[in-house]
Amino acid sequence: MRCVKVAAMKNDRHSHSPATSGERPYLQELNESQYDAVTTTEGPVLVIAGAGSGKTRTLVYRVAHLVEKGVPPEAILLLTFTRKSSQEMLWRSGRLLNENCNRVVGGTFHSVANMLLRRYGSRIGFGSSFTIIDRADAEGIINLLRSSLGLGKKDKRFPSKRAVINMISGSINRSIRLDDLVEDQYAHLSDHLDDILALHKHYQVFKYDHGLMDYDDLLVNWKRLLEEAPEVRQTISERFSHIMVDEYQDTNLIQADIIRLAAHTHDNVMVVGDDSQSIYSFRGADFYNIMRFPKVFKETRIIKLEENYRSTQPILSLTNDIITNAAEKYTKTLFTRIEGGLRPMVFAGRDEREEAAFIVDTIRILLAKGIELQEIAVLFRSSFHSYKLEMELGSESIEYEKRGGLKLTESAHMKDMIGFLRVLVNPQDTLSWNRSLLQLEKVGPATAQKISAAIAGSVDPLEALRTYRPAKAWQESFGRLVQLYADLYHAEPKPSILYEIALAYYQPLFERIYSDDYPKRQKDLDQLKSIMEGYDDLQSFIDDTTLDPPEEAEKDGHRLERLILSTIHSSKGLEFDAVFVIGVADGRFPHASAMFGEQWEEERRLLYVAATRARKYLYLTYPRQLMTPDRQFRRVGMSPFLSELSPGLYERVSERPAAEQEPFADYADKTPKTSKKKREKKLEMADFSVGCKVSHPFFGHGTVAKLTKGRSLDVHFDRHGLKTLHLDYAKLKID
DNA sequence: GCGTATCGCGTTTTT
DNA sequence: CGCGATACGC
Repeated sequence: MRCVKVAAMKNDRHSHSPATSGERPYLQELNESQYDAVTTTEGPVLVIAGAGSGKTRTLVYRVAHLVEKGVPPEAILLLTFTRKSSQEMLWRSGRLLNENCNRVVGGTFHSVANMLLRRYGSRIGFGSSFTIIDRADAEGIINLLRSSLGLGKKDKRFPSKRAVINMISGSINRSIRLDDLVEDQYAHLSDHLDDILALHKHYQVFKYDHGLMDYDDLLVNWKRLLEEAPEVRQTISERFSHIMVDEYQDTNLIQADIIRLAAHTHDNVMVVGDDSQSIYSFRGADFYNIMRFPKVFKETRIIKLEENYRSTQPILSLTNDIITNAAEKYTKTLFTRIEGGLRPMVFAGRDEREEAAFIVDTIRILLAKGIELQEIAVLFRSSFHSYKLEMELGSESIEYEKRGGLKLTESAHMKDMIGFLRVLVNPQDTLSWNRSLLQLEKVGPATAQKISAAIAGSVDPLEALRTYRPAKAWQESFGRLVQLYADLYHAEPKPSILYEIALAYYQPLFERIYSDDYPKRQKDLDQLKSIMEGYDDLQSFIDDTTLDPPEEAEKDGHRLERLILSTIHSSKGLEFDAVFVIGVADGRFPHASAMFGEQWEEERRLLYVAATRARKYLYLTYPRQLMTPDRQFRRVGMSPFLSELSPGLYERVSERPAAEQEPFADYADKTPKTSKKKREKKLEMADFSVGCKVSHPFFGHGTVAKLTKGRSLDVHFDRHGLKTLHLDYAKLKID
């Protein structure tokens, strides 16, 4: 058994030359299965890895190991679910032993597709000047087409633009015909089938005419490139001698085909995945890819990672129970050696407010226990489920960072700014022309479309713009716009310079358009500026912001001390000391429309993913009543996924925590105290006086301003201002 | 016909 | 919050 403790390994590092065949000592940190995966350098490997089983570590070590064994770093292709995770992995590989690891090609399927298509796209008839569009752009096009084709006017039953995009995307990702998909999955919309098909056709033509490519096109064209250009297929396959794919259960058929084609000369493919964590089927992800893998690649080596290094046993018992109820599964029971720990808690609030209050109270207790704020996460099914909590956090001045939902670059003001620059790279980009025209006063959709059509139809867009005859009402502002583009076209094409020019023009419009809240949005523009300063090349800036939208700013590489609020989908692959899963109510989780079969099972896996993010503390909460659309309150029970769990696996909490009763005492603490942990002296009002310096686990340092009656006191905190605190609640210390 | 202001409603999940 | 529907004014 190869399970040497890390500490022991460190001591051994210099003392003895490894008896085991001159291996690098770092390999001894791995367990037997991980070791197998890391050291298998040739041939297809399938790693079935449970939650928290050291999957990332295995990938990181394997990259380092391959480089160590002489594989050129640029011949390794590491495909991950998000760009961030690949960067993180390569960085860690480099740290491990070999700095060359940063030359490994890493990224998402989409970013690699983009790179290859820019380089080889001409072989299948693509110029290199395409613009990548995100989902908001795609919806915009559908909207445009829907009105210009006059489809579904005033028909409330006509599918929304989002639904249309989802259908189109779904048919591509599942490699089935659109009409079959509508018939199977959207039977209630079959009346509109012809219109949907027409929208689809025009959408494809529109993109082609305007040099636009959506996320699906990137994959489809990458596959085409490999299939239709044999010499490119050969080149790519030889260039990447080793391919690794993370989160393989989230790949769709197209991606599986891409892997097979790209590896055809060597079959050196390692994929890592967990069928229990498959939560992206709406995007065409198909966990049968995992089961198919050994059939596609003969002589696949299958390795299972079943030891969990993340969670305590009580948490693991609960999560195992969640997934045991799955109708279809590939048996894999995780175990851990982490001892002790609390049973997960289930709390039912009277309403969403009380649910939020419970979370805030509990967070304070966790902070007092020494858990750091950024190690706590609140997870939910849909991004609007956290609205009430966000309000509560705001009034309690707990800082948070929200993930999931709208991306920074999907907000209107960011799209405006980026739009000015997008047309420089791709003058056919009607969407962006439209945006800048709509910003003008007295110009609406109809006029904007007329002008942008004239631009797109011409050879010289700038000339077309200049010669367009504006109406008197908006002549002046139009003139300024023309001047802006003239300046942009003639300026040095450096992102930071272009930004300054565009902002100088945009700022006054910006303040008028968002007159109610522009100071908030201004911060985003500032952030955009600092991002652009990191680029020399406009094209790659635009590609990157579309493929990998920037999140909120990080400070000096340190994670900020902020609570994480996240959709469960966006929390994938992360872990936290404490996790709250909120809104685990009937009708909310599972999502109301997921009533049958595989969809129901996917919702269950979603809860599994959420719960397995927790290391030490897990709370599942739900409100007992929810607001219905007609302003009525409806009583709801707990999610069926909760009620089917064995009640012994969790503890029910019925009241909000108060400091006197200690409902949060560790089980370990209840056993006779062997630890010499000093119990802190409980402070009384008499211990405080006005002007005395105190500190608080969250608010930091401050000065007592006033002692009020009861057990409250006002404290002026250096960083958070004046707060009224209750002595029993706030874990105050005297400095 | 076109642009603009305003109100009220509903919100899956995303590379 | 973003979007659609609606009404009003040019």
